[in-house]
Amino acid sequence: MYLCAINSPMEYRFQEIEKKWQHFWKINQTYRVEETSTKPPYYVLDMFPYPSGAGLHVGHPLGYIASDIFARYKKHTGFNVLHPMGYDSFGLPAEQYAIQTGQHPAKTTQENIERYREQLDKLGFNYDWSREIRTSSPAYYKWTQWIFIQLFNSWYNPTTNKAASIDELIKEFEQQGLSAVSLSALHGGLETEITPFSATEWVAFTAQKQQEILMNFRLAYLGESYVNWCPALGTVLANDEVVNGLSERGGHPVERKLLKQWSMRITAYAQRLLDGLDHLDWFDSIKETQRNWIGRSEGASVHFPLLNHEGSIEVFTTRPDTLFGVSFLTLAPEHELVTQLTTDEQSEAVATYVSTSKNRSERERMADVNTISGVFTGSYATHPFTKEPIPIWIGDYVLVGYGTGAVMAVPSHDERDYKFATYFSLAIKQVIRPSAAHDFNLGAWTEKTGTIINSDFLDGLSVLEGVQRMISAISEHGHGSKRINYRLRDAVFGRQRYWGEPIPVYFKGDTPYLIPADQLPLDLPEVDKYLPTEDGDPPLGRATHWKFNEVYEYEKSTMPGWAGSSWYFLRYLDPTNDQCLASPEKISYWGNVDLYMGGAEHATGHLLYARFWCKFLHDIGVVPFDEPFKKMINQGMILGRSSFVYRVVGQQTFVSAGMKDGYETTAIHVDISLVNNDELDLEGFKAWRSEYKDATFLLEPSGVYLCGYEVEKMSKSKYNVQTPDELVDRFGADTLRMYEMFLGPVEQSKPWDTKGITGVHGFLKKYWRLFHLNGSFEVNETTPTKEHFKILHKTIRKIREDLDRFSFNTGVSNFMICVNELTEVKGNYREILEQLTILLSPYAPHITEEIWEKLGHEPGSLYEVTYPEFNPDYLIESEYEYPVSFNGKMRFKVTLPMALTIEEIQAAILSQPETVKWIEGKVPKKFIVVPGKIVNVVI
RNA sequence: GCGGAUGUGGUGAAAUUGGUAGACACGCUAGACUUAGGAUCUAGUGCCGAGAGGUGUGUGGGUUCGAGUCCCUUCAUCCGCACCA
Repeated sequence: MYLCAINSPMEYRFQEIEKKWQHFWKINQTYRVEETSTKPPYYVLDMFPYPSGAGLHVGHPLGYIASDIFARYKKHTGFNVLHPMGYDSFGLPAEQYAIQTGQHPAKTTQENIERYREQLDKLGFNYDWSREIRTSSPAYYKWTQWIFIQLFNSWYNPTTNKAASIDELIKEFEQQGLSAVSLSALHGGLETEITPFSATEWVAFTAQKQQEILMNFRLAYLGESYVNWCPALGTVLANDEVVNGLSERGGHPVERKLLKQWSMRITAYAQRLLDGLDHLDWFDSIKETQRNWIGRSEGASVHFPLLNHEGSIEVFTTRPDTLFGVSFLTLAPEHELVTQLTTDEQSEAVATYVSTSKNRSERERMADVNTISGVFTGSYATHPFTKEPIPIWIGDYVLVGYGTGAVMAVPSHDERDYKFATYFSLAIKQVIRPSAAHDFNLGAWTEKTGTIINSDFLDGLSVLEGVQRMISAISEHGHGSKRINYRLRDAVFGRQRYWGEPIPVYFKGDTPYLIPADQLPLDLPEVDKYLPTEDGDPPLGRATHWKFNEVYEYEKSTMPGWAGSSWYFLRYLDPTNDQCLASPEKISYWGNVDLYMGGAEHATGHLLYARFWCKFLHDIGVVPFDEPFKKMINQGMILGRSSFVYRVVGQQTFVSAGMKDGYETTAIHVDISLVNNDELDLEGFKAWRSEYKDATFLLEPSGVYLCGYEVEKMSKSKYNVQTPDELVDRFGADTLRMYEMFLGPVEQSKPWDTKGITGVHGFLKKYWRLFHLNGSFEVNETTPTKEHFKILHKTIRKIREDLDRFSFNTGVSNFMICVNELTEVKGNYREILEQLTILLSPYAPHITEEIWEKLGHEPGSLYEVTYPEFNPDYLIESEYEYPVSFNGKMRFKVTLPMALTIEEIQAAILSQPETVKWIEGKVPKKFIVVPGKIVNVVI
């Protein structure tokens, strides 16, 4: 008597079904991919996850589900689809955890990966797990190190505009010395330190000197760059980790420090990285972000000779037309000439200012636009044309890493210079007559329109003419030259950390040498602790008996997180090859990634570095393409809903959210598993942490404790992580897959909310019931009616269109409409339901496999079956229901034959009694008929 | 300050090229069935209005027979950033 629903075949037993098919796919290797297929290849890639201790949360699968659906769709439409997965398994959190607990990061990483795998397996993805990669495995990072070696052994040849062997450059030095052309290949960094030399001079240099010179050309090089250094932690911090000059963790002082470390000369590729964007099928917003990041600007470099000193200050300006309006120069506090130029009277002020600036993070200096600060050096430069003395100031709004670290200030035509000049009462000299009304007492005229005045030979020219004329003038007189500047900086590559790829370098004295490629990988050594050494070396300094040939010190820093992720898409093509990073045959078979799915937060970091390495590997002949990802879809972030309790300051008393006014409280994140509909489980809370075991509560009048909430990023530290596991247990993977898609457009960010999941689950149950009559599985083998075909083909068209434009949310809706309609018309025809099952299989692979088998097909064959084709014949209509509008407002509908001419439609509309009512006895001024669409009567 | 987005019911959202605004769901209301239901089914549900009807896509304008969609203006919110000279 209780059996009615529970054991009936009508029941959709998703747990059983999903377990069955996941097992089937595994043992039959259903998703294994080979290169032997005659079908065209299609490569779908997900951004691989960092396996964190919190496990996979509901945000991860959003992109994976979308790419899985698309990959399955491509498979059904005749492609040999590669859809691999792996782990970005080097990284800071594992190391932090290791520092706290002493556990080896490899161990916790392994545990996390196992958890991730278990969670991924439950969602029914079509990954070919035989191709799994991990960036932290020696077999993988051997090739990351190999790429480093290639970069070290390469320079960027400006003539051929591609990377080439450093041997070629050495040969050139031996034959011709260093030409000015080669020098111009360097867009930033160290070019001021090199002077051209002859072949004879080159040959006479010591080996060490030669290596130093070559270091200025290598694409992986040891150079000096500024970092946020925290002496107390003995480590470098990201801008994010520095708050008001103190480290976020521990609150220790942080200073800007020049550190000699490994960098990547990505700047050499600036123009190609910019140009390459034009041909990529990416979201415009991401491309625009990259363009801004690369930041190409055209202008001139101008030398201002120093007064009473040797040498000159070089500035970069995009407005050479305003050169006659210069009233002072500003140097970055870190500029190398600061010490030399500071006069005795100013030395104290300058020293104070420089040290203050040093403690401000770059982020802070950027964000703070309202505070104007600076100091006069006491020295002057000479204007290259007027020969007037120009005071030299220091200001931390000038950044040492951009341009030359010095600017020529033209207060009348630059807002920042204007504020600086006003604040310090410096001269403001107008050199452009604005093209519109403008009050120079209120601010600068920064538009690039107007007529140049007070500028000698530029007078009367337009801004654009002035720019050109001045560039020629400074070149003619030797004051400088035209210059293209990029704000892109070289990428710092060394990290003072343990859990990363060792850099395959050893030192003889100060000179770095590569470890021979045939001795790779250079394994990450064991250490007793994961902290820096007492004398300030990175953790690898703790490794014992770790020397090259037992003599030479290895490089002790490791590679950054982005190293392994900059080329991983290639390794999936040939994941076990130990002769090369991937065989040329496999690389050319698959080509670059056809569809890349991942978060937009990687817009500038990962995506820029991966493009850079791809172009480099292209230059040296490893890959035939020079962009890694042809098309990209960026999924939005799924945000968590954090819950808070409010502790009265200094007490163990917690006030309910509705009562907290009147108390001074601290908001504390509380684990969302202890909260139900904002109501806190009081006993659970006390048991959660020993520190809360004696907590007392001030409750709402209703007797409950209500938590506050906030929508923010999901993170372990916010205790707001929703894992998919619980939902899979309650509703099944197919429901979760479709629900995540149903939430909204995949690219949109949204807070996680499970309210609607029952609707999707109900849909799958309804679909399941379509195949069951009178309590058993049964389909109608006769020919369906026209009406059924119409429902099916309408759906086929919509589902295909939705898939082609990555509109997965409307796809789910269209399946719901189809199942609702088929339920309504009844008939459960095999011919219709079989097609619907194929159509649905990318979204809900488990339930459809089960149905497919029950329909009598070979188990597992659904994955390869051809996707239904749309046949427009089923949708041809003889009639159309016209919406009739009056002055653009829809009033009523009339069903008319499709075959009518415009005149006939007009006549038919006019004869409607409703029409008479709406035209109110007037004569229509206009009668618009769009056949098959609308009718609009203008009265 | 710069750059990128987003504003549509109580909620998530739909509306592919300008052509019936709110599909599909959640929620809610009423009802049926049931010992019960996180089950199923039926009807309703943008707002105002008894109704006729009016009104409605952040604001204000414009183009158009017709605007959520195109143009201008303005407000709000979110995200990113390296004040880019």
